Amino acid sequence: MARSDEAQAFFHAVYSAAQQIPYGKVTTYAHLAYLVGTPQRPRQVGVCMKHLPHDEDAVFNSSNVPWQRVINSKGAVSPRSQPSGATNQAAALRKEGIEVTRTAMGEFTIDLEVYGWFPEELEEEE
DNA sequence: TACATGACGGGAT
DNA sequence: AATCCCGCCATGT
Repeated sequence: MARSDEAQAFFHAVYSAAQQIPYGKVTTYAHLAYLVGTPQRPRQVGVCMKHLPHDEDAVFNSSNVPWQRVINSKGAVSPRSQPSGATNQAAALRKEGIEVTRTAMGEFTIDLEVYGWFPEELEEEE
């Protein structure tokens, strides 16, 4: 495979963790990094989401991984996703009942005190 | 192969 | 309180 096995495992871990974010809740790139055991690489979590396949046949794809529930530490939707991607993400979150506020700078923010999901560890998969 | 970039974060300034 | 700066490392050029 193109990517190293280590990277492959990292991607898998991140996607699996993301799938555990409950409907109507959100978490941060940093927390996912923490959950998969690499708290110093939140940036790589972003890379994982960026490369999330749209291919329905892939084990992990944009349909079965709730990537929209992953936002940055400031409680805002990452503005660097795709052009207008942030708007779509905000809409998807509102659809889940999450209150998304639009700031003057065109950023979409969420109250992590209310909608944040920050478990200490992942639940066992069977 | 080498260098730049980036769905980020936290400490320093 | 707002910015800057650096670490991290898979990808893109």
